[in-house]
Amino acid sequence: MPGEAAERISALGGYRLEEQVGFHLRRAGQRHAAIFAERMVEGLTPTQWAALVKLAEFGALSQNLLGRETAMDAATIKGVVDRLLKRGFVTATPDPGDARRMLIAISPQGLAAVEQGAAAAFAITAETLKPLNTAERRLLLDLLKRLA
Amino acid sequence: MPGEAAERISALGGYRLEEQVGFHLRRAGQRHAAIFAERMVEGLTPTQWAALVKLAEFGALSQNLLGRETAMDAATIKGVVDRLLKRGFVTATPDPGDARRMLIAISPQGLAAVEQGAAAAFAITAETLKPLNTAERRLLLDLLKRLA
DNA sequence: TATTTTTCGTTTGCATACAAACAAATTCCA
DNA sequence: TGGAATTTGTTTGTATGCAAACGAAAAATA
Repeated sequence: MPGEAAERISALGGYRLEEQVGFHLRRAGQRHAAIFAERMVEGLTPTQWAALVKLAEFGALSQNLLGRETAMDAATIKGVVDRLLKRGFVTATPDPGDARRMLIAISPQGLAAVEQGAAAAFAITAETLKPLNTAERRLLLDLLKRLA
Repeated sequence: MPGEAAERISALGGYRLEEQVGFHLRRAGQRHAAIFAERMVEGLTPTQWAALVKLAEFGALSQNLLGRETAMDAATIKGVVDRLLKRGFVTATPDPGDARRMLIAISPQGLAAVEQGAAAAFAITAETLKPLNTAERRLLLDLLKRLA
């Protein structure tokens, strides 16, 4: 059929994947994830790193609060914490004041990993932003903050 | 110990999660995914939608080429195509000219979904970008394109 | 042409990511 | 105070997302 291609394309109504912000958010995230995996110490993943950073900042947090601080829902932060526990980077103790809560704290090994990984973390951001100049980097960060 | 908190914080070397582009890429992606799931027709996911759009554009593609067009590696596009096959949105036929390849094509049901979903797809991008004005939207898209 | 390299699709394993449903504990408030 | 609403953590199910390893087929090249 001669009109088959035209039908397919008209079904799109002028929609082009390459002009959608969601597509490019995914692509940029992929590139960042690749850079992160290549450079971060101890094989720490972006979410594991985020959790350790927040624990280094606050000392100890309940599991769900840690999730909120790092933008992970309860089901996701549970997996992240479980893997950090298994590797000895964090500890979990029942909250004496609230029987529902588990207090998640960073361990000496976790703190050592943060110490060792901080330079890598800075480098990861720098390499991710390499295609942009200083003003553009600030601008992108600002736009992304306002998007979320 | 009085110096414990200072030790933890100095381990970060001034690193703040909220200033890292990777963190905000993830957050923005989360918000976009939520908007997408809420508005897209037929429960199509972002990657499923991307695959259907590219098939509507090209008619038929080999599975791996479809993956490259939609920024998915071979393992990922396989899962996406499998789920689209199961739902009847695409068909798979062996390539007569290359015994390695499977030709993935959009089905009439798939085309109908694209037709019905196009308006939703435009709305999803618009709602994602709602916090930004027109110039900022163009700018963000440009910066993201250059990042990937 | 024979060998090497590349491509294609597949499978396994690991790690997000979130919805939904759930029990237990706590807080809110009438 | 006592019931309702909320919070916390858990489990299950689905869907990315990629690394690594693999066999089969095709392409490149010596």
